[in-house]
Amino acid sequence: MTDHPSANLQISAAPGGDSKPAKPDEFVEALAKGISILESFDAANPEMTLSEIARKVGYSPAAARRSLITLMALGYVGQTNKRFHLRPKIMALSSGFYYSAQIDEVLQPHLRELVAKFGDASSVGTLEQRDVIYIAHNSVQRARRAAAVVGARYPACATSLGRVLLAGLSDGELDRYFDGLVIEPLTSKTIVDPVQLREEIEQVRRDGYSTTVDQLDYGITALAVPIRALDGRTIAALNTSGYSGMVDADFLIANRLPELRATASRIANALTRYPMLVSIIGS
Amino acid sequence: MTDHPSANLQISAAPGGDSKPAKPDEFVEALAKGISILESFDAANPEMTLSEIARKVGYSPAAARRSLITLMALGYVGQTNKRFHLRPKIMALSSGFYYSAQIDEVLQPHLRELVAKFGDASSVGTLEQRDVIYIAHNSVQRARRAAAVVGARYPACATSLGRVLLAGLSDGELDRYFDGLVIEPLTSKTIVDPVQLREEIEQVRRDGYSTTVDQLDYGITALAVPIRALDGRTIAALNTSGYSGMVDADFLIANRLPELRATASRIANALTRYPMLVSIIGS
DNA sequence: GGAAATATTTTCGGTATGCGAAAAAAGGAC
DNA sequence: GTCCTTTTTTCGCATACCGAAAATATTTCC
Repeated sequence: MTDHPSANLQISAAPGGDSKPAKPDEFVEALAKGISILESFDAANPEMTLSEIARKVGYSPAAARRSLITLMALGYVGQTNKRFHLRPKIMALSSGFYYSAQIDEVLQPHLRELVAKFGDASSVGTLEQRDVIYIAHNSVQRARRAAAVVGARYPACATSLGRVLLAGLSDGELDRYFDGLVIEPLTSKTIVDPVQLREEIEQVRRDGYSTTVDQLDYGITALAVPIRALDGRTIAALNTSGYSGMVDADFLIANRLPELRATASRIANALTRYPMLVSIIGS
Repeated sequence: MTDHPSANLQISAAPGGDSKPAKPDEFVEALAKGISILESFDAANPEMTLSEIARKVGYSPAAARRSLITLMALGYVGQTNKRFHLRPKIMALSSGFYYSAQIDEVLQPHLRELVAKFGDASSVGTLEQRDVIYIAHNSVQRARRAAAVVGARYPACATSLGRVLLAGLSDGELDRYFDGLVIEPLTSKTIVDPVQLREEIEQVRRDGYSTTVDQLDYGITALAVPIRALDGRTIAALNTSGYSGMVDADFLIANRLPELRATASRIANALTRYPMLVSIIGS
């Protein structure tokens, strides 16, 4: 129970064998535990019993219970009968980040523009460990399910945004990404072979864009390009996506790539006026 | 440092004098501390130094530092030079709530409809302690600054949503809300007198709607109505808002109230098909 | 530039605090 | 009714967290 899932991509060069995460020795276990319980709620498990939670996070029922009681007292978790669930207050945490970083003001206008021009959907995402996190999103009405909601988190390797972001890593960082990577397929088309993924990422580096078809889920086809800081570092990625069948990869490249790139560079340009946002988004 | 801001409106009938929050005796202090540090980041303080944070939350620098180190290891907090800030991963926590509760699917269509009809903006909010939390929002081309972003948290007394939600409390709960309440004005028009606020809320109870002008911030005029469960309990509130000058309270009441109420009842109706959402949103 | 003030990091010993095992109590299944 | 699972409580132990204070670094201001 002493190993933390935090992989700390950037910290510790960690040459080879000893792959222990080398946690900083001042570390509040109880805090990490409580947060990992918050993390354990997801789309697949919106409400769970105590024992389910304890099993999922790997703590004793007693410990899980203590954390849950605390989280309930704080208003982040609720309980109906024997099942626990997150409460709306959890969203207030993210709002602190959200508009402190002025994400909406800076990004939404550009996303709206893209969606107005091409329809479908457009998102901006950033890399967090091995996942891509969507920090802004815009889409046309098109209900069905909201595939990408702000704050959504998906394996980087299975999304166009993620592959562009991975392509933007240094070789060393990329090596660390692949170190011990196991990809579980989300669709039958998901690339699961690390070697193949690496080739794909090298290709993205050459092309400067990435397309994915049915990688994250069936029906999603997307095209992404990097958003680069002045120094060339990839700090985020921008995509446009539609439903497979309505669009395909070649269509996106032919019709949307130039405008997507132009928008990415406009965003990059706008970001120079928000240095804090850059430092927050970039690791 | 032993009193927690959690007021626990629902727990403990607490007849009179003894107003100690009566925290459950199993309570993980370290977890609460760490989370209160996450909470300390807001629009006014997007990045802070260690000592600023320690002062703001009232812990020793050493303790604050331990929590921050932990939160950094977990990826929720970052640091540039001497200043700490939230990282995008914080949004992933809320996404667990957000689409686990299927909020988008259920609420957005109705909000879109309202915005399509009236323009301006429309939101759904719920009560959390003394604050209203925006759980869904839709607006036309985001003018000026993004006033209400999902997850935003404002004093209930200063918003139309909040007053409707307060009006939906039982007398006992309302008493507890007012107990020790101090309202700090956000504009020169903000109601700060508890007696006056209570009268206003009584009026909202009679009317079944609430209007606010320049209460939360200059330029915001809003009209809100309750969303009621089958048993009559107010579980959320729905509003429509525009810029003062473009619209005024009477205009909203005359032109939008009927449709707003109709939408509220359509939402209430839709919610019956999502019992979990009701139990999550309702306290 | 140097001195004073402030902020950050580290150390350290004590104790409150969180820990898990195990027992007790409460539900559920059949 | 009995068995099995889950939840809650108890309890003694170990340690993880604590704050004060010293040591170091950084900033401020003259």
